[in-house]
Amino acid sequence: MQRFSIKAMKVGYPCINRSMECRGNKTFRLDSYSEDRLIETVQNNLNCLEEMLKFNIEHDIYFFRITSDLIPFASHEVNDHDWQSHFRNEFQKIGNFIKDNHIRISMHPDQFIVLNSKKEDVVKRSIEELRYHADVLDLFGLDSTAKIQLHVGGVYGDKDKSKRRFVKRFQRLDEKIKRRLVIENDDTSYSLKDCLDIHHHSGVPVLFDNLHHRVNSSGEGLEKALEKSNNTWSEKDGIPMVDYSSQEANKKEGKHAETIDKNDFRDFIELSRPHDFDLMLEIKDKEKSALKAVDILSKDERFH
DNA sequence: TCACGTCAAGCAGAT
DNA sequence: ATCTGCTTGACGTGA
Repeated sequence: MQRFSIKAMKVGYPCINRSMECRGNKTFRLDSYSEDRLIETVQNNLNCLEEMLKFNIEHDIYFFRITSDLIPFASHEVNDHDWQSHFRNEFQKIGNFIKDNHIRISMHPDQFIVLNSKKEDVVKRSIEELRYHADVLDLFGLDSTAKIQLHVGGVYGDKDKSKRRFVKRFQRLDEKIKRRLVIENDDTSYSLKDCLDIHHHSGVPVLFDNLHHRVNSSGEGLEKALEKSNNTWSEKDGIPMVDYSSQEANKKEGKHAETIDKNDFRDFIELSRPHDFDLMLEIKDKEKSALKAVDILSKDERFH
């Protein structure tokens, strides 16, 4: 499973391509919900997703995070449209493109999804939203190496108890969600060590985020952190995923860079060897930095 | 065409 | 108490 060439590393960016005209994350207000509006918007989002994936292949970008806005109001009660059947062919076509080109896919449900919440209705809605994410990846026909990355959630003044609540809720999830879920260390509450504890009790893989680790560290150096997080991924989970960003200069700790810092990136790659992973760049200018990263990896002597 | 108030959803930390 | 950030501002009304 280990790949020995840096050239095999897949690099990606999240959700939006700012160089392109189309927007694959279009949505609308709940007040203006209609079935026609939904169908029109989903069609637009799928078309644009396909265009972005084609752009990526042309530029050697083989990792992509699909927006949670792909299907607006997907898990909301207002949406009773059978979009799964309606767009079956489009999903299949894009899914085949993803598989034919060996593109790695992730999704990242947003902040409202809190599996360890103390409120039953928040948990219920969170699970519905996770089901939607799993549905999308299933409709594309992707295997369990396509992941849904989630933060652990709230602390509520008692982290140990809240960790145990996460484990319990995770264990009760449907297999179709469980096989795709991974947890990411965050910048305020759950450090890498916290995530590794949760892995120990649940088996959920840990996705390492370097910038969050800098801001909310549990003490491991980069190499140790990568070794530990990588070990939580099994064969069926595929190559581990890692989120990378550098700190924006003169801004609050943890603020994502506007554009890639080439030296920081080179250092990160050099220090990260020999650990193998696919790398998501959480950098504001998205595809522009991804292009620079691909360029650095293909040209820099140190990485060959 | 543009300004600007508001948007399904949670939580923590800053102000 | 209220605002801001989070992976990403952008929808939509009124002038």
